[in-house]
Amino acid sequence: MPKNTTRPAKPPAGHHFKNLVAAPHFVYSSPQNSPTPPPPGVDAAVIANLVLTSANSKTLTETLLKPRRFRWSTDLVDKTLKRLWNHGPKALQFFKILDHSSHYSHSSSSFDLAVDIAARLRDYKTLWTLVDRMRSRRLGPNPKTFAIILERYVSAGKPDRAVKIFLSMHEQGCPQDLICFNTLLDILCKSKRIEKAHNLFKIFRGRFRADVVSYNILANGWCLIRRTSKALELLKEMVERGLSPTLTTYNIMLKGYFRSGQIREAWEFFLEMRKRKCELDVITYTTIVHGFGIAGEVSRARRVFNEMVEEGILPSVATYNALIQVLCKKDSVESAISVFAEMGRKGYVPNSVTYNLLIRGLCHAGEMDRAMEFMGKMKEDECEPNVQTYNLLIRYYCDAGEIDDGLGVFDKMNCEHCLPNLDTYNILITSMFVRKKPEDLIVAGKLADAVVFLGTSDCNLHLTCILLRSRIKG
DNA sequence: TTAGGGTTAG
Repeated sequence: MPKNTTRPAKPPAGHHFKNLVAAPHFVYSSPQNSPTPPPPGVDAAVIANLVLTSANSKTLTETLLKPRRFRWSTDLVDKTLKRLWNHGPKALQFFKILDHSSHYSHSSSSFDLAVDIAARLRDYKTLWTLVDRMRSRRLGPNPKTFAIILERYVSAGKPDRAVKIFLSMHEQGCPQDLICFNTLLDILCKSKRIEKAHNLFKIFRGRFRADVVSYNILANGWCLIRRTSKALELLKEMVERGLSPTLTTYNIMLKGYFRSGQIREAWEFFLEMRKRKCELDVITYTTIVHGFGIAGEVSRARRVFNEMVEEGILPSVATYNALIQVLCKKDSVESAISVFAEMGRKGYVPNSVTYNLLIRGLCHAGEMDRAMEFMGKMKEDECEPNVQTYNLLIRYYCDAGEIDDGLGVFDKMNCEHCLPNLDTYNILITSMFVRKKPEDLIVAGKLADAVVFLGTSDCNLHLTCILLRSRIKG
């Protein structure tokens, strides 16, 4: 069996994951006999559903372009595209249908989303066709479009191609500047290609007038691969060139020390920051609380958490999340829940990260019923369970052999209009293979069909599906 | 959407 190695699908560049999952639960009934058009706020979920369930392109075109049926706007199109994120081919089909409509013209943000989707599918022909279309309509491509393209090429394992595209940007009507250069460095660093980024930096730092942001990006890159000494070396060079470190620079180093397990160095660095009267901020403290906690020093983490308030710096939801994660991992889920309660008393609104941390903590403690209860509570705080919430519950149920409960969560997910991703299918299909009940294979087969429908590029999962189908046929 | 903090388990 292929290992369960898929990661949650990357959200559209620059958009927070939570935007992808909001799922109002109203079902839109087709107004066949109704003379009035649907309300202007007709939900993207409804349209996404129509796109997903349409039999073919012709009927979908007719439905979408029916006069006065939908009031198309950039917002509605963008929301629909984000909803169809894990259904790339369908999303592009939707985009193309509207693109050919004479009553509606896409805006550049929708083009950027379509470019992102095509790039994620590694459908480079469509990608560049879209870019051409953008250009002919004078909507771009802009620096953001290129940032998306570069990021996708790098994550597809084509960093050299990305560099070439960057160097040819000006020929495509989008001149490079320092910001674009820094963006490329950051993309390379975030994909752990620090050497490549550093070499590029050395070649072009004069031409683009590299600044403290460029240095911070590279220092963070070295820290990401736990090479704090390389980061320090770079920062020394920065100072020699007359650039002053910023608070971001210090926070990067601090995180770097914790990441590489240099707890003592981290603490000394922090003391030094204080001694030099650096204006510490909430990020500094969140880094320390999380760093100490993950290193197992929970009481120190708590002490710093209390100290920050005395220093006049209020914790953020992220600080609470750091503490909650630490307590779940290194103390007990009960103490995490009491911090969660304290958070509420102080007027903080927990977000989906908070909930997912607690739900995971409860699952880990074997308290599946309470975990499900917590998921129910999310709506009270206006944060819908997202694909990660569902996936983690499904994973814990399946790992415990409770596949039927896992499938129950999967059904719930569908009812709430939260689209499953590759991870979801991977977890379910894999666990059904483990149980090997004949009736499971039927369900797994249906799931496999759904994966094929997704048009995924995940080879492992594809292989699983092919295997499944052949076993069911045999 | 130019840089720094908070979600897996193995």
